[in-house]
Amino acid sequence: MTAQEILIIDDEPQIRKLLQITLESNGYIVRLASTSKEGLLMAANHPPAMILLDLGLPDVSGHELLKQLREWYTRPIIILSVLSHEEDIIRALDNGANDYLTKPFRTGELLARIRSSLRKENAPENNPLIEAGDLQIDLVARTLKRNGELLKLTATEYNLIALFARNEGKVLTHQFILKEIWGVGFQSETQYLRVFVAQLRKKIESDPNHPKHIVTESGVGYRFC
Amino acid sequence: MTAQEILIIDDEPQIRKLLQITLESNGYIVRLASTSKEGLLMAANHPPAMILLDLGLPDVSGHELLKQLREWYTRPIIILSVLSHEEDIIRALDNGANDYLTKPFRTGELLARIRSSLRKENAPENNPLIEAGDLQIDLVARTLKRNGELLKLTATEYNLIALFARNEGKVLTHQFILKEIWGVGFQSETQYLRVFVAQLRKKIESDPNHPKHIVTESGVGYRFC
DNA sequence: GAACACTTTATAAATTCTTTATATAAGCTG
DNA sequence: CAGCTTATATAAAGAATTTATAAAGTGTTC
Repeated sequence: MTAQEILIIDDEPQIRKLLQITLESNGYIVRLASTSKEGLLMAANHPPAMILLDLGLPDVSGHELLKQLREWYTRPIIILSVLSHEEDIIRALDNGANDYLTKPFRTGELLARIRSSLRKENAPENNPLIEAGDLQIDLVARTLKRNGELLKLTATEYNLIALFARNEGKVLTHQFILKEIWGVGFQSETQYLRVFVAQLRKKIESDPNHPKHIVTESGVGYRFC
Repeated sequence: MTAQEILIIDDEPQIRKLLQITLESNGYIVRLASTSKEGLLMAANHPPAMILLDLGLPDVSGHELLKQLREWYTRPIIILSVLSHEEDIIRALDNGANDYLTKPFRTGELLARIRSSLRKENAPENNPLIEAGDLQIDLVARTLKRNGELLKLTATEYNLIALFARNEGKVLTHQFILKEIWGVGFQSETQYLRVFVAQLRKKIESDPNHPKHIVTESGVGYRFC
């Protein structure tokens, strides 16, 4: 198994150092950020396998940063905090944190919780792959394979197939799809959708004239199978 | 959302009682086991949505039970223990526990951790079905199945069967149906309705000449059964 | 400026809805 | 119950709408 990257967002230099030494000596690659802004940027530019986040940051509160991260970051986030207040734990977990450790923490426990969180991530039952017939969609890697072969999709094409895949079997109205992919204000641009559905079908259907995956529901929208 | 079952495996009666009261008052269905053997059997016979497991059980150690459970049980397991020893936490997490709480625990934190663990499990939620004999109507997915097989309906046909399904057993007048499906101003277009009822019957009735689902109430309207 | 992705236009094809025609069934009246 | 009237069922033609696809235009990136 290749080494995994962990991003640490903490403003206390001695904690950062301690974490870095502990984690690196256990085979992880460590990247460090000391402010919310810096942490968010590093996470966005090069998403790590998991994030250790301190709740008591100087610029933006850790709770706020957690919310922002969770808008797109799906891998584990473990919260670190000197606060042992119950409310903080609850709030962080409800906002999508995977786990919580109060400082000072025991390094053994820290490592165990990191292993546990990463294992879940890689466990087969948490597989981010959505399969539909000969198609496999990896929502994390943003890739689409057909019979194991990688298909080249544009950003919009991928967004569209991912939306379909997340709503398998459900009829999605034109308006809903347009709102989700292009945003509010595009709900009447049905032709955009027709063009992209045709392009997708050309790529994923064995017989684009008789589509099996993207079925049109005339007058309503489309359904993915 | 339907209530979720949580299996508690703990030998201390007062803890079992406390957990039961706390969880039931928060909308969960609680099932209790006081020994490893009993817990394993209950989990196997009717797998719960998650398991709360005490490490200090009398017959087999909680660690051993955790291992046995993890051979097949993939849903969340949260460990409870009076032992605050670091080694126990590490061992349990490494053996596949999802989370860990030391007694005495705060109920707010317990509930937050339960919600956090269950959230992932419940991501793809199943839709409520309206069933009528061999028909299943999924109002969310906008689909109609007959004996599990998807039927192809036009938008108006689907709107009509959905209206019927939402008013099962009730006689709907021509005027009411026309108003609901075509809108005000179409209340006198009874012929539209006849055409579409005939089309629907052709698709959903095993003998369209003697309809069982869409029954005509002569002079009044139709009734769906 | 070449490559690429998205937007827009044009047109053919497919599907669905409306209307007409006709057959069948049910109900009423003398 | 025959004969008349009204209500319903269904097929099929015609009209309207919706969809598919190619291709041209526009803008962006390297």
